[in-house]
Amino acid sequence: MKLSKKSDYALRAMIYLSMNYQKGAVQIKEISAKERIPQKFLENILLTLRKVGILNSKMGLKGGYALARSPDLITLGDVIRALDGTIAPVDCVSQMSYRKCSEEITCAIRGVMLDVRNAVTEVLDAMTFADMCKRTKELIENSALTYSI
Amino acid sequence: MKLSKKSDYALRAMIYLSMNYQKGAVQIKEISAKERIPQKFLENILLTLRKVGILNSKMGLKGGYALARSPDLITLGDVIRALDGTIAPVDCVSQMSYRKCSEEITCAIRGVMLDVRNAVTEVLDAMTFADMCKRTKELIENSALTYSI
DNA sequence: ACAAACTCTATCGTACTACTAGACATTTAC
DNA sequence: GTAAATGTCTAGTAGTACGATAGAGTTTGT
Repeated sequence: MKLSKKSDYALRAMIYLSMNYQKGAVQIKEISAKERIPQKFLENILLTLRKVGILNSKMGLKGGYALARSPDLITLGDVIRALDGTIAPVDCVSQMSYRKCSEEITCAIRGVMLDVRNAVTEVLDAMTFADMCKRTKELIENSALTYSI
Repeated sequence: MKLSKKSDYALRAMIYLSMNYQKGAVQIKEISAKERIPQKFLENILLTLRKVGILNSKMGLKGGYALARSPDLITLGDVIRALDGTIAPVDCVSQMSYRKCSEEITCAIRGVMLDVRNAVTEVLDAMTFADMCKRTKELIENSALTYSI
């Protein structure tokens, strides 16, 4: 039931990009330094997010990454699914990678896991990066610390 | 976000033991055969559940395992925590294995993951093995198949 | 005594996770 | 048009966790 480091980093990077949404392309190096994420690892993550259409990139000098759409149109669920593949606790209740389990008809566990998946996705698919920005800003104000996720 | 095979097997074994609650000790061999769980693997699982007080065991001839208390007093959460150690998606929101994350004060991700953990535990801690028995029996009646999870 | 059961420790192979290396392609600035 | 700064891509690697197994020990009923 654990969030992978990959998804964790992805969420942090996405929040960073959301906080800088109007500033145009942001370089990997900057995100990597500010969020303390291994740069090469982050490259792969951002590349994945670009391939699924969550990010846009610009190559060459002055290049970088930016959100492909407004932060209020991207949810945490979108990002986690892109990286971890699925959110469901067992494949037989997964939308992403559904696989019939052998005794589906009489499997009471399936029913509960369906409830779990729905509970989780309700949280993650309702939470946008616009929300995350708002929360982050509130946290900064309340703690009076400089911004560093 | 995946339920481990270990927990999956544990849940199946626990349902089996719950369905046979009044029959006294049930042998590993029987559970292993009926639920198609590798016997040696199941041994470890049941041993763990005994150590945390969910199961009682009886050694020697005519020995076996039985629930340590009534099925309506054991939840799925109890079992999953015993085996997977924690339910929380990140350690900084875990009751079981809490670890402060470096930027706790300004970490908006933490807030969401707390919501996720609460959503999951609400489902798993509310669901008892008495409920699971009821559900299983309903599923059997509706499908008119012999009982095999 | 002996067989049938649980107990315990150790191990093993595989897959996955977290991360790194390095060559390549593209763009801007001069 | 060349150099420098960026993203792109394909491999790879070390460590760890997961799923499963082995085997020797302990307890109990008959």
